[in-house]
Amino acid sequence: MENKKKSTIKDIAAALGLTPSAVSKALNNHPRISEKTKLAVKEVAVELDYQPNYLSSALRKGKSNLVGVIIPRVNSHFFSSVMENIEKVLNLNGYSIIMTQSNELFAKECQEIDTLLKIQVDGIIASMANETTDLGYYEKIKSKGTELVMFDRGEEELNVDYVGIDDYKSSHLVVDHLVAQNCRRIAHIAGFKHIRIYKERIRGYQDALEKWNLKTEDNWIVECNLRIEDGRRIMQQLLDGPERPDAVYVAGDMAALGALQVLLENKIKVPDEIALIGFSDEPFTSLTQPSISTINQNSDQIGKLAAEAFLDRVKNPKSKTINRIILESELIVRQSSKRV
Amino acid sequence: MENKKKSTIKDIAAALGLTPSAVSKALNNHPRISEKTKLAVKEVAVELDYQPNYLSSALRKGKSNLVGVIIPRVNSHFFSSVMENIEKVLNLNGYSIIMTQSNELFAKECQEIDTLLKIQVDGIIASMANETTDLGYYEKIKSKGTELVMFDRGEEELNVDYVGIDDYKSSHLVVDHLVAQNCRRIAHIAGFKHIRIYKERIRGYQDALEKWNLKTEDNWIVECNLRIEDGRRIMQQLLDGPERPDAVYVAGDMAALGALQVLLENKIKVPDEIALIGFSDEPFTSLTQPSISTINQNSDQIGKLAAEAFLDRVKNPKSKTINRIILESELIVRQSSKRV
DNA sequence: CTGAAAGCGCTAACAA
DNA sequence: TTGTTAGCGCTTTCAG
Repeated sequence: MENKKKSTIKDIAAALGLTPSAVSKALNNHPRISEKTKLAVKEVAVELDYQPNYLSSALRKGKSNLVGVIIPRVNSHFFSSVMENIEKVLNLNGYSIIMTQSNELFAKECQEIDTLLKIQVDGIIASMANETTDLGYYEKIKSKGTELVMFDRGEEELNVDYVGIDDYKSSHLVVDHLVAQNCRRIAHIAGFKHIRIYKERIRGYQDALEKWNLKTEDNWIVECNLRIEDGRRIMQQLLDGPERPDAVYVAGDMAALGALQVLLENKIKVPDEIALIGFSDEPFTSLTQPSISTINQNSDQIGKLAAEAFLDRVKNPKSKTINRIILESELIVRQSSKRV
Repeated sequence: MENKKKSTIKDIAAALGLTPSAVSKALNNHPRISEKTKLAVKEVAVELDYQPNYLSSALRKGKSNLVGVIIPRVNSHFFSSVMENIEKVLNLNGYSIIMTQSNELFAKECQEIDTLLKIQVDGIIASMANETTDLGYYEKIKSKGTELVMFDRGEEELNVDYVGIDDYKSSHLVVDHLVAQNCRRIAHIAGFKHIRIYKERIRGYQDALEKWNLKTEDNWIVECNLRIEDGRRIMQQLLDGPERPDAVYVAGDMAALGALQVLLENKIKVPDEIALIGFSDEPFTSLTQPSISTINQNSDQIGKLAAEAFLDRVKNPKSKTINRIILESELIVRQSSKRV
């Protein structure tokens, strides 16, 4: 039962007195094969428990029907939701996906890219690690002729299809709301400026403040890795500063959680003394006490559209137009910023 | 630059006036090739930017050097940590891993298994979905001759290598601690009994209660899916019951979080009125207010040992002995169960 | 130490 | 409508 040698199209051919090529065509529903033989072939195929050998057909066709997805962290609802939606769309189109995570590390990301290229995936859908500044590995993907689609964290210089939200505008949503809540001293716990989306969030924040004639102090913009501990550290820093903000806009929910913890530990009333807004709509933001206002990034759509962008590329390999799809984001107002 | 045709061993051979077979041997450090040619070959290889074609060598050797990992949910620190450790060990041994998630769904799990078998992975390392009761697909993996190692959620009937903790004993740790805190009416929000690990946790809980001569009421054991909403629902149910427990042992941290929310919403003092203990040591358990006591499952070790079990199987394909590795677990006492 | 030749399983021209 | 043939890129006997 264990080494029951796998059956091949050869076996099927032999059983029916056909040639392997005829069997191959029959199995692939080639139009120029009679229905009768197709049926016969398929019948014998199940009888012999035939499973097509993916490796050989991939080798022959020069196409693996595999797509690699690289996300920074799997342990984030945003990314795993994008992931799932990519998978859903691609599975329906005959692709299997290989999911990998960079853990926000440049070295890991490079390694994952190499592995995926080695496996000969037909394409890679990726969101960059926080650490990454050198885009060489992404250039490599393109130069190998492998399709590349980026989402959320992607750079314009790479000149590839991209799906994301309008980060600049999202910051306006946040600031406008905070101003409406009577906040005037708004700080920003930001992501690293070398990542485009974080740069955009900073720019949007600054422009929105100016729009309202509010002062923008440089030491109220602090860049970091946006992990819980970063949020904690910087929030404490802001509290210890010369002038306390009356609102903090955090570019990521994890860091927002850390900030909230520190605020509560310091017996500061949220939102009355200091209002708080995060980014990404991670599920836990609705569970904290108080719940955290945040930005919904439309992860379902992002995943779906990224997958479709890849499929388009495959269908029109010669197309030279680069698609940048920018979705609307949505401010979710919860307790942490609603001063009633 | 884009369709720079990939170079093959043939190209290297041509460049050096050798044959492809010699080049292949040189690249694989075959002992019967002179050091001189090896060096020359490798030099030309980098010059031509040669990348071995994984598909063809896999086809020829009948070995893909790919391992599939199936976990129920990626969005859980326990599983993603096991995942990462598997990856670490296997990468060092020349394997790439393909990670997939079942989302706790039987149908998705079956689909993932089919995909992995199609891709011809050399082995599968898996933890079962909550929904799964039919082990047929796992039998299929074995009958194809693909190696199978299970961890955490695995069944004994499958007769495969397994790595996990002692769930029975873990329940004793929990109950013993609660009793020491003067709890006497201990309820259990359990996982589904058809999954062995949850059955074991229930059995351990019951035996431990008996050991302390505490009553074990059947309606104080409630099976569920262990999601947040399940924890909420059942906790409310327990509060509304004829007799309130003074401690609740939850078989999963997500459900424990839900239970805690309901307790706080009902203004119940935790742990003084009702103590609470979860399972898995998810990071958020240390962040809640009060922090949640829980069981650490040693995810690093589990991942590492599961990967090594697979490597062992590959090295000794004929070995008939089944390894069941049972690790120690550890009770992490936090505020939710420490009555001082 | 290196070469010749066959073949992994499948597909795609081209022929018949 | 089916068969013939060649070959994807690599490995592996077996000869030299």
